[in-house]
Amino acid sequence: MTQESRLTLTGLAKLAGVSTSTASRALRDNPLIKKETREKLQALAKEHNFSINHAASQLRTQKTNVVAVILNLTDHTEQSINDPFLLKMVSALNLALNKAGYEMLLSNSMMASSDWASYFISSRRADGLIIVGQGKSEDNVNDVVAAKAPLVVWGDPKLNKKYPIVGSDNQYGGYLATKQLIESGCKKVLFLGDPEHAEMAQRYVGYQQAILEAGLEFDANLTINIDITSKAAYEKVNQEILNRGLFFDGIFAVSDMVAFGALKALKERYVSIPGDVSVVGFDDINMAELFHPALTTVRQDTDLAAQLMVEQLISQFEQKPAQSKVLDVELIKRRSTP
Amino acid sequence: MTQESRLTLTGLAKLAGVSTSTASRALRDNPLIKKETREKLQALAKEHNFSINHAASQLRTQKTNVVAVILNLTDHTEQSINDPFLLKMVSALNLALNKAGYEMLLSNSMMASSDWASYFISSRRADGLIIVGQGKSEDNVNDVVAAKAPLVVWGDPKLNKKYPIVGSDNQYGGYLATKQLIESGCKKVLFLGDPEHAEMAQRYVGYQQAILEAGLEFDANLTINIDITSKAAYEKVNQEILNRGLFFDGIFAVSDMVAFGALKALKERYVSIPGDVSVVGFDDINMAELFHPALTTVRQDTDLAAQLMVEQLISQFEQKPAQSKVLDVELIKRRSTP
DNA sequence: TGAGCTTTTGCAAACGTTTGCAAACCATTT
DNA sequence: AAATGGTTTGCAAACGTTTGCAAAAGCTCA
Repeated sequence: MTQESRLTLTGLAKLAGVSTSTASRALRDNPLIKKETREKLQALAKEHNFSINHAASQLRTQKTNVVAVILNLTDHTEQSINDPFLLKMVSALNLALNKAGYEMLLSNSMMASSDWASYFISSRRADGLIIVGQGKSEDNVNDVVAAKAPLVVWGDPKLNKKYPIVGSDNQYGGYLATKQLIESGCKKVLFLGDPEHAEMAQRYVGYQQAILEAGLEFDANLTINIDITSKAAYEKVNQEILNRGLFFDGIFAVSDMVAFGALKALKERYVSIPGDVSVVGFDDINMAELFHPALTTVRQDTDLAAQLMVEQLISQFEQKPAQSKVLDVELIKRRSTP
Repeated sequence: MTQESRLTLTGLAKLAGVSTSTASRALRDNPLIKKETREKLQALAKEHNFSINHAASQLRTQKTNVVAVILNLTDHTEQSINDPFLLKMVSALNLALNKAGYEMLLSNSMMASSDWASYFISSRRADGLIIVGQGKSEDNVNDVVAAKAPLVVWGDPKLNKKYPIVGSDNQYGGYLATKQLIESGCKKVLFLGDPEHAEMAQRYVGYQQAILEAGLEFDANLTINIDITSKAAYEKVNQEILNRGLFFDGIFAVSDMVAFGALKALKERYVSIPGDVSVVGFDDINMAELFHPALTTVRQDTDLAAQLMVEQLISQFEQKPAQSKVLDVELIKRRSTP
C-alpha cells in the first residue's frame, strides 16, 4: 500500500471539531466563516499535510482547472514534434497556464486521435483546449467548434474563422524577411517551405509582395515546396544545386530549422554565406544566434503568444467573447545577411 | 452555456433500456455482460458521442490515469527549460505515456513549488511522478519518497538511492568522449561543465579515467566549471582564451548545447575545428548533425529512456518493485573530431 | 415440471467534495 | 424579556461513476 487511508476533509473537520461544510469553506477562505476558524483549519491542514481530493472537487464543481494542449501535427509531412519552435511554444504555454492557475495536459494527436472535444471536454478531463498548429486540415478543429468547447488555436490570425486564433503577423514577417534579402542585393530569392500550410501561405504572400514592390519579377521557379523540416530542406537544396546549379542568391526559409538545413547544404558545397547566398529564417529559436553564421531571422514572441492564448481561453471560461490576436514580428539581423 | 445538460451514463442506460450498472460494465467491455448488449451500448455511446465523466470515474476508482512530469530545474544556474535535450525527453515521455494509456500532466517546478507529493498524489491529480533531472538538491525528491508516492527519476542511475533512477551510463559516456579526443591526438582536453551536478559528475569521472588510462597527467586547470548552458560556455571559453590563450587542444563538453556555445566562441576567434581544437558533446540532439562542423557526441537514447521510466512507474502502480536502469550510450563520430 | 446450474442483469452503497438553505448563536434594541 | 438583525455554522442533497452482492432469466436434465 502506498498510502495508509488518507485524511479526508471530513476527517480534518472532525479533528478540528467543526462540520465538513465549515471545513470546506474555511479551506477555500470563504468570508462566511469566522476568520479565526479559517486560520485554524488552514493551519491544521498544513500540519497534517492535507490536500483536497481533486477528483471529488472536480465532480462537484464541474471544473477541472486543467487545459489540454494539443500539438496538431497531422503527419510526418509537417513540422516534426521535435521542432524547437513548437517545443518553445509548449514550454511558454506551460508557464502561462501555471501562472493563471491551470495545469497543462500535454497531448500529441495520438491519444484522442480525432474527437478531441468529447475526449477532453465532455469527459471532463480539461476545461478547454489549446491547439498548436492549424496544419493543413481543419476538420478536427471544426469538430471542437461544433461541440462548443472553449478553444484557442495557434495559427494564422488573419484567417477569419469561427474560433479565436492567436498568431504572428506572418505576411508582414515574410515581407520583412524578403525585403531584407532584396536590400542586401539579392535578385533571385528562393522561397523555401510549404505554401499550402496556413501560416506559411501568409509568409508566402509577404514574400511575393516584397518582390513586386521592389520591381523584381516574380518567378515561380524560385518557389520550392518542401516539408517544414531541416532534413527536407537539406536534401532539397542539395538536389536543386546539383540539378540546376546556383540559380539563386538568397533564401527565405519558412522556419529557422528549414534555414539550418539549407545552410548545411550550402556549406557542404562551399557556397559562401552571405557572400554568394544570403539566408533569412523565421522564428528566432535559441539556436539561431548560436549557429555559424548567426542567422538573420524573424522573431515570433512565444511568451506573449502564450499569454494571449491563455487570456483568450480564460475569457471563454467566463462566458465572455474571445478574439483573434495578431502578434507583431521583428526582424533580427545577424550574419547570414550582409 | 457551452453544453446543454450533458448525457450521463444513467441517461445512456435509460436510452438503451438497461440499468446503469449494466451500461457501465458494457462500456468497459466486461465479459459479465452479454456480448450483444455490450455491442449495442458501445454503438449507442458512439452514436450519441457519449464519454464517461472522468472526474466521477476517478473519484470512484481512485485512479487518475495521469502521470505528472516535473522538470526539476532548481534555478537559473542549471540547464534551462529551453535545453532541447530536456524537451526531447519530455516529448518522448509524452509518447511513451500515451502509448501506455496515461495522460501527461506537465509541470515546471512553479505550480507545486515544493510539496510535490501532496500536490499531485494525495490530491489525486496524478497516479505517479516522473521527475526529470536530479539537479543539485534532492530535498524535493526525498519528500516524495517519504510520502511513498510512485516515482521515477531521470538522473544518474549509479547513485544508490531509495528510489528508481533511469539514466545513461554517464561515466562510460564521459570516458568514451574523452578517449575519442585523446585518440585524435589531443593532449590537453578541457572538461567543460559542472562537476557538481549529479550526472555531470559521473561524466567527469569518466573523463579522468580516460586521461589516466592514456598515461596523460590530470591537470585541474583543464576543468572549467560553468552552468550547463550554451551562453555560459560561450562566454567562458571566450574569456579563457583571452586570458590564457589557447592552452587546450580538445574540449569535452558536458552537453551538446555547451558544445555549441564553445564552438561559437572558437569560430569567432578563428580557431580551426577540428584542426586546432577537437570537440565532443553529449546528448546527440537533432542539431548536433546540422551544426557546422557536425558535432561528434555521445548519444543518449531518449525514446528507450522514456519507455523504461514509464515501465518502472507502472510496475509501482501494480505494487511491484521498481529498479534503477542504466542505459547504454554510444559515441557518434562526426566532423568536430578528426 | 421443477431442481440445479450458468449466464446475465439490477440494487444500492460508496467515492469526497461543495453549496443552498435553514438553524443556531450572539449582540443590540425596544 | 422578547424581538430584531447580523454573523457563523451545520444538514443534507447532489455531482456521475463503479462494484459486491443478490436476484432474475435461461438452460439442461431427470
